[in-house]
Amino acid sequence: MKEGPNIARIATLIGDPGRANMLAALMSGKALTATELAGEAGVTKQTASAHLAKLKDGDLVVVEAQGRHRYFRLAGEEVAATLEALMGLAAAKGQLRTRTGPKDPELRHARVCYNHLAGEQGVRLYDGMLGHGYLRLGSNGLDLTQSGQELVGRLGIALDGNSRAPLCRECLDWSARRSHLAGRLGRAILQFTFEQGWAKRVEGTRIVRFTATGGAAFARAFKLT
Amino acid sequence: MKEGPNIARIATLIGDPGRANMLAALMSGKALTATELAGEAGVTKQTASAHLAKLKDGDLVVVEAQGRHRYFRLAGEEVAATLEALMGLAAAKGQLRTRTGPKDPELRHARVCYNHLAGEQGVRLYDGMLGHGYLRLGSNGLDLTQSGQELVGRLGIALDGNSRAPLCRECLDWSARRSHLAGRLGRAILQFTFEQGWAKRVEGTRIVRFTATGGAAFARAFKLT
DNA sequence: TCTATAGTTCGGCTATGATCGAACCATGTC
DNA sequence: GACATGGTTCGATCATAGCCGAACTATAGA
Repeated sequence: MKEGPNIARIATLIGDPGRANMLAALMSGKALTATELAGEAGVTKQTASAHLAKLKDGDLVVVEAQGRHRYFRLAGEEVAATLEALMGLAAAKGQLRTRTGPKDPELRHARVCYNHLAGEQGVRLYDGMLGHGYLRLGSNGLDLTQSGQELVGRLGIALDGNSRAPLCRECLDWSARRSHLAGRLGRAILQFTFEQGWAKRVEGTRIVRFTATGGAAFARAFKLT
Repeated sequence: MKEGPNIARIATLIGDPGRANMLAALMSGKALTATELAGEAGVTKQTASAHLAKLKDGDLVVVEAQGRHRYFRLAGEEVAATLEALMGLAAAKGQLRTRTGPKDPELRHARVCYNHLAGEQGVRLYDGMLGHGYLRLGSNGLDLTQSGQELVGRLGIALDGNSRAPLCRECLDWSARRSHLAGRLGRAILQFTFEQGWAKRVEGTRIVRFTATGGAAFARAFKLT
């Protein structure tokens, strides 16, 4: 009965509180240095170094050396999606880390998930784009339809040409328990939202805060109800 | 930066090899007794008992006492979905447990995921039903449309009335890296497939083996290409 | 070249948690 | 009631792995 992939190694990797905190911090999508991650995890640099070596060895993070800094980021969308799934389980049993302060509702409403928009707004975007036929679930996965491409072009959303990563991808949302849009398109839309000034990131958190007019403009652009 | 659910506890729970094996065994959807699970994990009854107590305390499994047996099963679709996500990560880095024997391709082709169909066939079903408009992603999640309800009725698929669980749900597939259909409908369709004699489970594994005529009949029934 | 900072390596301490032997409770069978 | 089997509890053992102090390497800047 032991067919299938070896999940214990990966889960053990995520299971250490220090490493889990680091991964949670990296869910912001920013690349962080080893010392910054040490601060997040509440451990010394030596300990953090050991943890990061293990995460790297387990292919959960990738590292990019820049001068005397080493920047760490999540290894990809799949890692982010798995972390979201784990958060969903933890949230389901009431294991929220911070007691329901003002942060929690805001996190549920709109937040960054690795590099795209999550939370209620992310789910709303995903549903709306499917409902209007901008996205379609075809036999090759999630597709951007003809009308979807027109929308992207009309709004002037810049898709980077790095075509290795899939254009569209779904990611399961821990707060709404529904899918939202990831992939290159998901990233581009979040980027676009910031550039338009519709929303800003709250410094030091994963919260995305829409302005009143920005929220309306966002909904209008994607025809969300 | 420590907002959000506490994932470390859950991941630690899954991270022990013994518990991971138990959970993997429970992905077959069958309810297993404590001694059976001890055998799966390769530990003694005492150890298994301790593990199962922790899994139960962490709400990953539920237990049902029947006479002097205690049957364990996964706590729900979310748990299964999370395990699939972890398997996806593990598979991505080539961490397959069994060396690519004959089992592995069959597992990828069609298998049981908790209580519904997964693997290439599961993904194919999901995509086809969306493509033909039997399913739709609406604002309340995945919906069975009018024509979908007609299809279900015409085929004579029995949906149990236990309406607590959602009718349709997506579950991310570790082998195909795509979504497949879970929820009450997903369970009913798998059940129906077995009842029609289109496929059988390979004893002691999660493999679902379609007969030649059964595979064709399955594709015809749901208009899969 | 000297200094400050980023990060790693090494060694030893410690604690958590997995493991099992043995005894114990509970349910069903004869 | 005696007995077998499923399962839990307790206690002791043992290994793994997290942790940090201290020493070390590497890059940047003056």
